[in-house]
Amino acid sequence: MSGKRSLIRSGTTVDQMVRAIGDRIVTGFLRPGEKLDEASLAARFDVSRTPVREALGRLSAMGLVERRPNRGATVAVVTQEHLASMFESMAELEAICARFSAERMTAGERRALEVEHQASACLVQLGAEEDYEYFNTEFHTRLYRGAHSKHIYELTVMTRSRLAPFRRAQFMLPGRLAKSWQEHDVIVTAIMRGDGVAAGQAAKDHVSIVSEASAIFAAVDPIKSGTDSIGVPS
Amino acid sequence: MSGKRSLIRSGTTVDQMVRAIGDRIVTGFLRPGEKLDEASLAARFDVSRTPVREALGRLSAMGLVERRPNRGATVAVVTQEHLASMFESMAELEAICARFSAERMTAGERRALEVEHQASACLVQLGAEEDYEYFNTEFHTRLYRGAHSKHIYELTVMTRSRLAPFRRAQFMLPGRLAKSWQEHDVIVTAIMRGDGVAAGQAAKDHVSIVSEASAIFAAVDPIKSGTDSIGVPS
DNA sequence: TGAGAGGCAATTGCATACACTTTTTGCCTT
DNA sequence: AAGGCAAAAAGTGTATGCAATTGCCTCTCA
Repeated sequence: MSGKRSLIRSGTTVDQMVRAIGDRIVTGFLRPGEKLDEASLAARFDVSRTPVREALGRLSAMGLVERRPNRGATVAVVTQEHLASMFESMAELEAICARFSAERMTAGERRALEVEHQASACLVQLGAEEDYEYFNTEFHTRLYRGAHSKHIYELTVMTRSRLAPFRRAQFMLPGRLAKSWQEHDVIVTAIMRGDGVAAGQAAKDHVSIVSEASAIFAAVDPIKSGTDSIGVPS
Repeated sequence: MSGKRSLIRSGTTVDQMVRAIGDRIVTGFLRPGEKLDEASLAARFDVSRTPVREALGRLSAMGLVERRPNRGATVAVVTQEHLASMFESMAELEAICARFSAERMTAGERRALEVEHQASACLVQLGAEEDYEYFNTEFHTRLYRGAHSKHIYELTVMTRSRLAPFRRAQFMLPGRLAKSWQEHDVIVTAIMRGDGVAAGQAAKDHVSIVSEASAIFAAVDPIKSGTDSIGVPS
């Protein structure tokens, strides 16, 4: 109907919708259980219902929204039980990745892992939460890749993204950085000496910490986000 | 355009399309790499392009088709490498399910598993391939459910469906039924005595058999179906 | 004769219109 | 007054039309 959305840069309209809606869910701007009305969303982002529908479909496949035939879509509501189940899966998947990494990583990958890990030590000293978070993500991604198994990688990344909304919880724990780094250290050490079982166990234990933190804060209200990133005109 | 599709039974049009197209891919009627033209598919099933598009989107999320923006959809082509990766993941996932089942199944679940398993023994005697296949699927589904972890269940079922096209291979192995049953027996026994580690290992080994069978036959051409009806009009 | 640029056809992406399902609301009956 | 039924309103599912992008074919020029 209107002119252009020329300002928006990448991907198709659907991609933008997926990001836009997904972000709002992940950041808690859209609350679990909230109804996602197609027409409203379409009007909100100044697109037609078609891309909105497809975006909702994709988000449904991601597990971020739930869809019932003829009854519309709602922000996925995760029960405490299901959340625990997802963290449990995450622990198992991370364990597998760590085990495989210990057995399969190339010399180069091992070196890179070690270097990055040691580099992040100073971030702990500085208490640079956000920077450490970035390295943390990198670290785990290296583990997933190091498993040299595309499908395991896919499953793991998928589960991680699904858990993203609940990851914020761990930020609230005092002394988290140091603890996290030490646990990483155990994993790295095990991988370096090629001990798959130890690496797997360490990785599993590591996830458990985050899991417990999230369990504590799961009931806490989602944060209120400020402004929209994909702005609607006027 | 036309009147009704009264013959088709359940769910929405999209669901039917997902099943219809998915079946054709799984059964090899549509070959890997084959182009899936929206208009042709729509005409083929006498629906509009809209549900076809949505179905392709879902199948893409399932990993059965690949989609590139503005370039249409093709039947997903899995490399030997990726296939191995998927079977490997499957083995790990089954191992987790078996381990958890050994630790968490209720008395009722254990009993049901045992009963069904014993009942399937006679199917082996009879060499009833198809009936056994049904029980086999049931058996594994029980294991997945027995893990009492919704997310693990989802991951496992997803991976299994993605591997479905390559499962046919195992039918070609002589003496498969007896071997399969014996392996099931090891798993059941371990679960019955609550030995998670043993159950996991047994399940992992069990999948390996199928994996190897598939690896052998993976290079073989998909089954030749009669004529391809969805071709472009001359 | 080969390579590159431009135009054309085909196909995808998005928008809008229509049909069917679900839910809500108001009226009627008990 | 309360409960149930019916009709309308809201919302999802599907169809179709139009715009935009892609890939191919051809025509031109070196």
